[in-house]
Amino acid sequence: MINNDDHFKKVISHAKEYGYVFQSSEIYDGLSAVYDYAQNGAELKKNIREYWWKAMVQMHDNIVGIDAAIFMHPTTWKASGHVDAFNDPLIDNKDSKKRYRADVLIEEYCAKIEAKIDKEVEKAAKRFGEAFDKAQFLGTNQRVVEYQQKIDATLSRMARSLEKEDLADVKALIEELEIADPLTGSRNWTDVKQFNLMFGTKLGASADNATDLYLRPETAQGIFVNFLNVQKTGRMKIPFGIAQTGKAFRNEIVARQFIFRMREFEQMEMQFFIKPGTQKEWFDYWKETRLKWHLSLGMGQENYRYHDHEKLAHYADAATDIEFKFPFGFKELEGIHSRTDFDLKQHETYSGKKLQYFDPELNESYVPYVLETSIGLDRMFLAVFSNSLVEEVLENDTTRTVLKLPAVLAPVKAAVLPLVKKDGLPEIAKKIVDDLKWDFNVDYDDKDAVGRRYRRQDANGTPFCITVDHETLENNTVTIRYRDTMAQERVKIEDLRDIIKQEVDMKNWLMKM
RNA sequence: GCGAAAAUAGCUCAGUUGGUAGAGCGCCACCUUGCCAAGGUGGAGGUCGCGGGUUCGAAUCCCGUUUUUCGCUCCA
Repeated sequence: MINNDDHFKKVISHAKEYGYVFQSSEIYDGLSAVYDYAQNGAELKKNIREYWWKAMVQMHDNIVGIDAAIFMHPTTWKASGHVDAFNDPLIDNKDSKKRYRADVLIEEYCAKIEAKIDKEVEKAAKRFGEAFDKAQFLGTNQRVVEYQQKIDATLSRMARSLEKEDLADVKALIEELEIADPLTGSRNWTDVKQFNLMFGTKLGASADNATDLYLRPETAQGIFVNFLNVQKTGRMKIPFGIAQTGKAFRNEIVARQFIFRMREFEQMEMQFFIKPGTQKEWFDYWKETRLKWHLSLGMGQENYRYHDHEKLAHYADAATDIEFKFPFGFKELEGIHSRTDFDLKQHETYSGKKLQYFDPELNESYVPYVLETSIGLDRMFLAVFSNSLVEEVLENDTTRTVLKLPAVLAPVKAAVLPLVKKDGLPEIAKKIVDDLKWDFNVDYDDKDAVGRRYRRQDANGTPFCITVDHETLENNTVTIRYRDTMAQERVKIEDLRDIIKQEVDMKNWLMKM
């Protein structure tokens, strides 16, 4: 049995070698945690997206899909809480490996001086008794005045530096004040860093009148701000959902594990708007429904599990993850969150617009609650890809590398192979390709021995190989070979389309839900 | 972000105490064969991640840097 590390390495190199995933800008040494989908990867990713979209949008008459812009009005991110939650200057202690807020460290330092002042005041009060004038003492006592000046100078310098985003000076200040790690006393600090999760950019061609924009860190807000537009123009009645797939961007402190955590990634999510008070039943419904979707792909029930959140985000009243067994262990693949009315209420507050639904049954308006399902498309890709890559030991003791992708998702559905490169067989094979390509992605290959071509297609994840041989010349039949079993059967050329369709049609897979 | 390890051909890797680069697979052409990968001949492809330094001479030693993996940390 190969261990997980080895398997993960094989996944990464197989993804590259067979044209699924390349590192971005590789000729320039790559860009950290950014990857490109290659000729086969783009197809697989597209098929996963489509499989999700069909299940969510096409198969639910109360769910519609939108495609919101990546750029959004900057106030969106104030309303969502993304701006404030991620604007702290942070500093790490190299010895203790603890992370602190730099401004808090400096404030604590000043609080200590303040404590010294209080002590002086206390002593003086004891000494002077009833005649003690505190205000006069604070203004005249040499030591106390110096303490106070130090505090004022420190705090105003910190405020100035933070204002100018001069983080080097914040660090210099910490060093000059000889502030130590409160836990260990170490003064071995890293530079001060501003960790803002959002990527910023500018709208406007000239620098002076440009507006600061962010690349969206989640797609959800594009749905929330369009909630009323969709509800009204689509005449949607609660409960209803809005689905969307698209890119989001997060400036992760640590982005790693191949395409599992990237700085640019694609989400597939659906916000389901419901009557307040019904969130529990819908939470349970979507939890179950989404798992069924995953299981329909046949990648093994034992590879999935729920992980209920104990600590909830500020916007949620219930949350669970569907975790998948990746090569590096069980990790989050999809999140199902009961978001309450937090988002819509925030947008009401910040925009000054009502985001409410008039419920004809209750004869009243309310801000709907929201149930969110959110899955990372890239993670889904990695789940499918890593789970599909296997090395089989055959009876003759050779090993076979095969990418057992669910046929419905495979980039290439069939390869057509002439047994030999003569006797008119290539011409027949090419004719079959021309007929099938209206319905499926198909490949033609006539190089090397046919056994080798089978193996090549196995490693590429192609579920079917169609071989044209000399018998084809006599009776218009070919053999069709199944990737997973290596079994072959002889069929009529005219039946090929229906046979393949049966195996790769999304309908037949989605019906397993 | 901290710490550790690694980076040599498309892939997997070798390269001795420093003496200017190799294998297998893959790829391309031709020949041969013809149903479960590795027949023959020929060929393309690498300034050894990048930049400095030491040295007569660096893939090899030193420093820096980039990227990747692992551990810690973070993950609204």
